[in-house]
Amino acid sequence: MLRISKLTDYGTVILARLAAAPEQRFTAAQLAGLTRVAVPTVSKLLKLLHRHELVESTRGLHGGYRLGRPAAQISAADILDAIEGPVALTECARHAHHCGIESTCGVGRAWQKVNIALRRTMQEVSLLDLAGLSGQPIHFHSLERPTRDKRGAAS
Amino acid sequence: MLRISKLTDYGTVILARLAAAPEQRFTAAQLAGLTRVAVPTVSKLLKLLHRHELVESTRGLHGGYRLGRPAAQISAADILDAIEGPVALTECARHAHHCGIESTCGVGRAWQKVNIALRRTMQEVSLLDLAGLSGQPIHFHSLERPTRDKRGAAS
DNA sequence: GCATATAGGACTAAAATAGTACTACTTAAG
DNA sequence: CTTAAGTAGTACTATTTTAGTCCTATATGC
Repeated sequence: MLRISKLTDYGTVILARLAAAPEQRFTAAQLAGLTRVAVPTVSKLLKLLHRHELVESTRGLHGGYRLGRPAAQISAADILDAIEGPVALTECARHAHHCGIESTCGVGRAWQKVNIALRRTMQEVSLLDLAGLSGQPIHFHSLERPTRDKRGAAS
Repeated sequence: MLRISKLTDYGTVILARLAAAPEQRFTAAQLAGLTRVAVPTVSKLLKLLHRHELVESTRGLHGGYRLGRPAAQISAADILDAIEGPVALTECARHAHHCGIESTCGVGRAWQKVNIALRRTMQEVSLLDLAGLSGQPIHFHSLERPTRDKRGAAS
Protein backbone atom coordinates (compact mmCIF):
# COMPACT_ATOMS: atom_id res chain seq x y z
CA MET A 1 0.00 0.00 0.00
CA LEU A 2 2.13 2.86 1.19
CA ARG A 3 5.68 3.02 0.06
CA ILE A 4 8.79 4.85 1.03
CA SER A 5 11.51 5.26 -1.55
CA LYS A 6 14.60 3.08 -1.67
CA LEU A 7 16.68 6.13 -0.94
CA THR A 8 14.88 6.63 2.34
CA ASP A 9 15.55 3.04 3.18
CA TYR A 10 19.23 3.42 2.39
CA GLY A 11 19.31 6.63 4.34
CA THR A 12 17.98 4.85 7.37
CA VAL A 13 20.59 2.15 7.05
CA ILE A 14 23.31 4.78 6.91
CA LEU A 15 21.94 6.60 9.91
CA ALA A 16 21.66 3.34 11.79
CA ARG A 17 25.31 2.75 11.08
CA LEU A 18 26.26 6.15 12.40
CA ALA A 19 24.07 5.59 15.43
CA ALA A 20 26.08 2.51 16.30
CA ALA A 21 29.20 4.66 16.84
CA PRO A 22 27.98 8.19 17.53
CA GLU A 23 31.38 9.62 18.39
CA GLN A 24 33.22 8.33 15.37
CA ARG A 25 33.44 10.16 12.08
CA PHE A 26 32.86 8.21 8.87
CA THR A 27 33.64 9.26 5.32
CA ALA A 28 31.05 8.68 2.61
CA ALA A 29 33.28 5.96 1.16
CA GLN A 30 33.53 4.14 4.47
CA LEU A 31 29.78 4.18 4.91
CA ALA A 32 29.34 2.91 1.38
CA GLY A 33 31.60 -0.02 2.15
CA LEU A 34 29.77 -0.72 5.37
CA THR A 35 26.31 -0.59 3.87
CA ARG A 36 27.00 -1.85 0.35
CA VAL A 37 25.31 1.17 -1.16
CA ALA A 38 27.13 2.87 -4.06
CA VAL A 39 29.37 5.75 -3.05
CA PRO A 40 27.67 8.51 -5.08
CA THR A 41 24.34 7.49 -3.66
CA VAL A 42 25.63 7.51 -0.10
CA SER A 43 27.15 10.88 -0.78
CA LYS A 44 23.91 12.26 -2.10
CA LEU A 45 22.00 10.95 0.86
CA LEU A 46 24.44 12.38 3.37
CA LYS A 47 24.17 15.77 1.76
CA LEU A 48 20.41 15.63 2.08
CA LEU A 49 20.64 14.54 5.68
CA HIS A 50 23.14 17.27 6.37
CA ARG A 51 20.81 19.96 5.12
CA HIS A 52 18.25 18.86 7.63
CA GLU A 53 20.88 18.69 10.34
CA LEU A 54 20.44 15.01 10.89
CA VAL A 55 24.18 14.57 10.38
CA GLU A 56 27.11 16.83 11.14
CA SER A 57 29.90 17.11 8.61
CA THR A 58 33.59 17.96 8.76
CA ARG A 59 35.36 18.86 5.55
CA GLY A 60 38.89 18.39 4.48
CA LEU A 61 41.44 15.80 5.41
CA HIS A 62 40.22 13.43 8.11
CA GLY A 63 36.76 14.84 7.61
CA GLY A 64 33.58 12.83 7.58
CA TYR A 65 30.07 12.53 8.93
CA ARG A 66 28.64 12.02 12.36
CA LEU A 67 25.13 12.04 13.80
CA GLY A 68 23.82 15.57 14.28
CA ARG A 69 21.82 14.68 17.38
CA PRO A 70 21.43 11.70 19.68
CA ALA A 71 19.70 8.87 17.85
CA ALA A 72 16.82 8.98 20.31
CA GLN A 73 15.99 12.45 19.08
CA ILE A 74 15.78 11.54 15.43
CA SER A 75 12.41 10.18 14.36
CA ALA A 76 11.34 8.23 11.31
CA ALA A 77 9.34 11.28 10.29
CA ASP A 78 12.50 13.39 10.39
CA ILE A 79 14.24 10.99 8.07
CA LEU A 80 11.32 10.90 5.66
CA ASP A 81 11.20 14.67 5.62
CA ALA A 82 14.89 14.99 4.95
CA ILE A 83 15.00 12.56 2.07
CA GLU A 84 11.58 12.68 0.47
CA GLY A 85 10.60 16.16 1.49
CA PRO A 86 7.35 17.18 3.14
CA VAL A 87 5.17 15.81 0.38
CA ALA A 88 1.55 15.32 1.29
CA LEU A 89 -0.52 12.20 0.81
CA THR A 90 -2.47 13.69 -2.07
CA GLU A 91 -1.72 16.35 -4.61
CA CYS A 92 -5.25 17.60 -4.35
CA ALA A 93 -4.23 19.69 -1.38
CA ARG A 94 -1.85 21.78 -3.42
CA HIS A 95 -3.64 22.92 -6.54
CA ALA A 96 -7.02 22.26 -5.06
CA HIS A 97 -9.25 24.53 -7.06
CA HIS A 98 -10.85 22.46 -9.74
CA CYS A 99 -11.13 19.22 -7.81
CA GLY A 100 -14.30 18.50 -9.72
CA ILE A 101 -17.26 18.95 -7.47
CA GLU A 102 -17.73 20.64 -4.17
CA SER A 103 -18.92 17.61 -2.24
CA THR A 104 -16.03 15.45 -3.35
CA CYS A 105 -13.45 18.08 -2.52
CA GLY A 106 -13.79 17.15 1.11
CA VAL A 107 -12.01 13.98 0.18
CA GLY A 108 -8.67 15.70 -0.21
CA ARG A 109 -9.09 17.27 3.16
CA ALA A 110 -9.85 13.95 4.77
CA TRP A 111 -6.73 12.36 3.31
CA GLN A 112 -4.86 15.25 4.77
CA LYS A 113 -6.07 14.27 8.20
CA VAL A 114 -5.03 10.72 7.61
CA ASN A 115 -1.68 12.12 6.64
CA ILE A 116 -1.34 13.90 9.96
CA ALA A 117 -2.22 10.77 11.87
CA LEU A 118 0.31 8.80 9.88
CA ARG A 119 2.89 11.42 10.61
CA ARG A 120 2.23 11.21 14.28
CA THR A 121 2.78 7.49 14.15
CA MET A 122 6.11 7.97 12.49
CA GLN A 123 7.19 10.43 15.13
CA GLU A 124 6.81 7.71 17.68
CA VAL A 125 9.62 5.76 16.10
CA SER A 126 13.16 6.90 16.76
CA LEU A 127 16.34 6.05 14.97
CA LEU A 128 17.22 4.00 18.02
CA ASP A 129 14.24 1.78 17.29
CA LEU A 130 14.99 1.67 13.61
CA ALA A 131 18.59 0.71 14.27
CA GLY A 132 17.53 -2.00 16.69
CA LEU A 133 19.53 -0.27 19.40
CA SER A 134 16.72 0.38 21.81
CA GLY A 135 16.56 -3.15 23.19
CA GLN A 136 12.82 -3.07 23.54
CA PRO A 137 10.61 -3.79 20.56
CA ILE A 138 8.82 -0.82 19.12
CA HIS A 139 5.70 -0.11 21.02
CA PHE A 140 2.86 1.53 19.18
CA HIS A 141 -0.14 2.73 21.05
CA SER A 142 -2.23 1.97 18.04
CA LEU A 143 -1.10 -1.65 17.95
CA GLU A 144 -2.37 -2.40 21.37
CA ARG A 145 -5.97 -2.96 20.48
CA PRO A 146 -7.26 -5.86 18.41
CA THR A 147 -8.41 -4.89 14.93
CA ARG A 148 -9.65 -6.65 11.87
CA ASP A 149 -6.17 -7.10 10.44
CA LYS A 150 -6.61 -8.84 7.09
CA ARG A 151 -3.10 -9.89 6.28
CA GLY A 152 0.15 -10.07 8.11
CA ALA A 153 2.43 -11.27 5.33
CA ALA A 154 5.99 -10.29 6.04
CA SER A 155 7.84 -11.98 3.22
CA MET B 1 6.50 12.55 2.73
CA LEU B 2 4.20 9.64 2.12
CA ARG B 3 2.22 9.55 -1.03
CA ILE B 4 -0.76 7.71 -2.35
CA SER B 5 -1.18 7.45 -6.09
CA LYS B 6 -3.49 9.69 -8.08
CA LEU B 7 -5.54 6.67 -8.99
CA THR B 8 -6.26 6.01 -5.34
CA ASP B 9 -7.30 9.57 -4.94
CA TYR B 10 -9.63 9.33 -7.92
CA GLY B 11 -10.93 6.04 -6.62
CA THR B 12 -11.84 7.66 -3.36
CA VAL B 13 -13.65 10.44 -5.12
CA ILE B 14 -15.64 7.92 -7.10
CA LEU B 15 -16.50 5.92 -4.00
CA ALA B 16 -17.48 9.10 -2.21
CA ARG B 17 -19.82 9.83 -5.05
CA LEU B 18 -21.38 6.41 -4.81
CA ALA B 19 -21.66 6.78 -1.06
CA ALA B 20 -23.75 9.89 -1.52
CA ALA B 21 -26.49 7.82 -3.16
CA PRO B 22 -26.01 4.23 -2.04
CA GLU B 23 -29.16 2.88 -3.63
CA GLN B 24 -28.66 4.33 -7.07
CA ARG B 25 -26.70 2.65 -9.83
CA PHE B 26 -24.25 4.70 -11.84
CA THR B 27 -22.60 3.82 -15.13
CA ALA B 28 -18.90 4.42 -15.55
CA ALA B 29 -19.68 7.27 -17.93
CA GLN B 30 -21.96 8.98 -15.44
CA LEU B 31 -19.35 8.81 -12.72
CA ALA B 32 -16.76 10.18 -15.10
CA GLY B 33 -18.99 13.16 -15.79
CA LEU B 34 -19.63 13.67 -12.11
CA THR B 35 -16.00 13.49 -11.07
CA ARG B 36 -14.27 14.92 -14.16
CA VAL B 37 -12.03 11.88 -14.41
CA ALA B 38 -11.62 10.35 -17.87
CA VAL B 39 -13.99 7.52 -18.68
CA PRO B 40 -11.40 4.77 -19.29
CA THR B 41 -9.73 5.65 -16.03
CA VAL B 42 -12.99 5.52 -14.10
CA SER B 43 -13.72 2.24 -15.76
CA LYS B 44 -10.39 0.80 -14.78
CA LEU B 45 -10.78 1.95 -11.22
CA LEU B 46 -14.27 0.49 -10.91
CA LYS B 47 -13.05 -2.86 -12.14
CA LEU B 48 -10.35 -2.82 -9.51
CA LEU B 49 -12.81 -1.86 -6.81
CA HIS B 50 -15.16 -4.53 -8.03
CA ARG B 51 -12.56 -7.26 -7.65
CA HIS B 52 -12.18 -6.33 -4.03
CA GLU B 53 -15.94 -6.18 -3.60
CA LEU B 54 -15.95 -2.55 -2.71
CA VAL B 55 -18.51 -1.97 -5.45
CA GLU B 56 -21.23 -4.17 -6.84
CA SER B 57 -21.77 -4.28 -10.59
CA THR B 58 -24.68 -5.03 -12.85
CA ARG B 59 -23.98 -5.81 -16.48
CA GLY B 60 -25.99 -5.24 -19.55
CA LEU B 61 -28.48 -2.58 -20.43
CA HIS B 62 -29.28 -0.32 -17.49
CA GLY B 63 -26.36 -1.79 -15.68
CA GLY B 64 -23.93 0.13 -13.54
CA TYR B 65 -22.14 0.28 -10.23
CA ARG B 66 -23.20 0.63 -6.65
CA LEU B 67 -21.42 0.43 -3.31
CA GLY B 68 -20.72 -3.15 -2.30
CA ARG B 69 -21.13 -2.44 1.42
CA PRO B 70 -22.29 0.42 3.58
CA ALA B 71 -19.81 3.27 3.42
CA ALA B 72 -19.16 2.97 7.14
CA GLN B 73 -17.72 -0.48 6.53
CA ILE B 74 -15.23 0.58 3.90
CA SER B 75 -11.97 1.86 5.31
CA ALA B 76 -9.21 3.92 3.76
CA ALA B 77 -7.00 0.86 4.08
CA ASP B 78 -9.50 -1.16 2.03
CA ILE B 79 -9.37 1.39 -0.74
CA LEU B 80 -5.59 1.50 -0.73
CA ASP B 81 -5.45 -2.27 -0.88
CA ALA B 82 -7.87 -2.46 -3.76
CA ILE B 83 -6.14 0.09 -5.91
CA GLU B 84 -2.47 -0.05 -4.97
CA GLY B 85 -2.32 -3.57 -3.73
CA PRO B 86 -0.82 -4.75 -0.46
CA VAL B 87 2.59 -3.28 -1.12
CA ALA B 88 4.82 -2.89 1.91
CA LEU B 89 6.66 0.19 3.03
CA THR B 90 10.06 -1.14 2.03
CA GLU B 91 11.22 -3.64 -0.51
CA CYS B 92 13.84 -4.89 1.88
CA ALA B 93 11.24 -7.14 3.42
CA ARG B 94 10.76 -9.07 0.21
CA HIS B 95 14.17 -10.06 -1.08
CA ALA B 96 15.79 -9.49 2.25
CA HIS B 97 18.86 -11.66 2.12
CA HIS B 98 21.79 -9.46 1.22
CA CYS B 99 20.66 -6.35 3.02
CA GLY B 100 24.29 -5.55 3.68
CA ILE B 101 25.14 -6.18 7.27
CA GLU B 102 23.45 -8.04 10.02
CA SER B 103 22.98 -5.13 12.37
CA THR B 104 21.44 -2.94 9.72
CA CYS B 105 19.03 -5.60 8.58
CA GLY B 106 16.87 -4.87 11.59
CA VAL B 107 16.02 -1.65 9.86
CA GLY B 108 13.78 -3.31 7.33
CA ARG B 109 11.93 -5.07 10.07
CA ALA B 110 11.41 -1.87 11.95
CA TRP B 111 9.93 -0.15 8.91
CA GLN B 112 7.63 -3.10 8.66
CA LYS B 113 6.32 -2.35 12.10
CA VAL B 114 5.84 1.25 11.16
CA ASN B 115 3.92 -0.01 8.19
CA ILE B 116 1.57 -1.99 10.37
CA ALA B 117 0.97 0.98 12.61
CA LEU B 118 0.24 3.14 9.60
CA ARG B 119 -2.16 0.55 8.33
CA ARG B 120 -3.93 0.48 11.60
CA THR B 121 -4.40 4.21 11.41
CA MET B 122 -5.92 3.94 7.99
CA GLN B 123 -8.38 1.35 9.16
CA GLU B 124 -9.78 3.89 11.55
CA VAL B 125 -10.95 6.05 8.68
CA SER B 126 -14.10 5.03 6.85
CA LEU B 127 -15.41 6.08 3.48
CA LEU B 128 -18.03 8.02 5.38
CA ASP B 129 -15.29 10.17 6.85
CA LEU B 130 -13.54 10.46 3.55
CA ALA B 131 -16.71 11.52 1.82
CA GLY B 132 -17.44 14.06 4.50
CA LEU B 133 -20.72 12.30 5.22
CA SER B 134 -20.11 11.45 8.83
CA GLY B 135 -20.83 14.88 10.21
CA GLN B 136 -18.26 14.57 12.90
CA PRO B 137 -14.64 15.24 12.18
CA ILE B 138 -12.42 12.23 11.93
CA HIS B 139 -11.45 10.97 15.29
CA PHE B 140 -8.13 9.23 15.60
CA HIS B 141 -7.23 7.36 18.73
CA SER B 142 -3.64 8.07 18.03
CA LEU B 143 -4.23 11.79 18.03
CA GLU B 144 -5.98 11.82 21.32
CA ARG B 145 -3.44 11.13 23.90
CA PRO B 146 -0.08 12.55 24.39
CA THR B 147 2.51 10.16 23.08
CA ARG B 148 6.14 9.95 23.95
CA ASP B 149 6.60 12.59 21.35
CA LYS B 150 10.28 13.22 21.20
CA ARG B 151 10.01 16.23 19.00
CA GLY B 152 6.97 18.24 18.27
CA ALA B 153 7.63 19.40 14.74
CA ALA B 154 4.33 19.42 12.93
CA SER B 155 5.26 20.54 9.48
C1' DG C 1 50.34 24.09 -2.41
C1' DC C 2 48.73 19.53 -2.59
C1' DA C 3 45.94 15.61 -1.15
C1' DT C 4 41.55 14.44 0.83
C1' DA C 5 37.14 15.30 1.95
C1' DT C 6 32.39 17.46 1.66
C1' DA C 7 28.77 20.77 -1.11
C1' DG C 8 26.02 21.59 -4.75
C1' DG C 9 23.98 21.04 -8.99
C1' DA C 10 23.16 19.07 -13.58
C1' DC C 11 22.41 15.20 -16.13
C1' DT C 12 21.08 10.24 -17.54
C1' DA C 13 18.85 5.92 -17.13
C1' DA C 14 15.44 2.98 -15.35
C1' DA C 15 11.15 1.89 -13.35
C1' DA C 16 6.62 2.70 -11.74
C1' DT C 17 2.22 5.20 -12.84
C1' DA C 18 -1.26 6.91 -15.47
C1' DG C 19 -3.92 6.63 -19.17
C1' DT C 20 -5.86 4.40 -23.57
C1' DA C 21 -7.64 1.06 -26.73
C1' DC C 22 -9.44 -3.09 -28.00
C1' DT C 23 -12.00 -7.47 -27.54
C1' DA C 24 -15.21 -10.50 -25.13
C1' DC C 25 -19.13 -11.24 -22.37
C1' DT C 26 -23.88 -10.04 -20.32
C1' DT C 27 -28.45 -8.24 -20.14
C1' DA C 28 -32.74 -5.93 -21.51
C1' DA C 29 -35.69 -4.14 -25.06
C1' DG C 30 -37.85 -4.42 -29.40
C1' DC D 1 -33.43 -13.55 -31.87
C1' DT D 2 -31.13 -9.44 -32.92
C1' DT D 3 -29.37 -5.17 -31.40
C1' DA D 4 -27.91 -1.61 -28.27
C1' DA D 5 -25.94 -0.50 -23.84
C1' DG D 6 -23.21 -1.75 -20.49
C1' DT D 7 -19.34 -4.16 -17.71
C1' DA D 8 -14.80 -7.46 -17.70
C1' DG D 9 -10.39 -8.32 -18.90
C1' DT D 10 -6.01 -7.61 -20.97
C1' DA D 11 -2.40 -5.55 -23.47
C1' DC D 12 -0.08 -1.54 -24.78
C1' DT D 13 1.89 3.33 -24.74
C1' DA D 14 3.23 7.62 -22.81
C1' DT D 15 4.48 10.24 -18.97
C1' DT D 16 6.34 11.17 -14.71
C1' DT D 17 8.99 10.02 -10.79
C1' DT D 18 12.84 7.89 -8.79
C1' DA D 19 17.43 6.22 -8.69
C1' DG D 20 21.88 6.74 -9.73
C1' DT D 21 26.15 9.13 -11.73
C1' DC D 22 29.33 12.75 -12.77
C1' DC D 23 31.48 17.09 -12.60
C1' DT D 24 32.99 21.35 -10.46
C1' DA D 25 33.64 24.21 -6.40
C1' DT D 26 35.00 24.72 -1.63
C1' DA D 27 37.13 23.68 2.81
C1' DT D 28 40.81 21.60 5.76
C1' DG D 29 45.12 19.64 7.36
C1' DC D 30 49.84 18.46 6.48
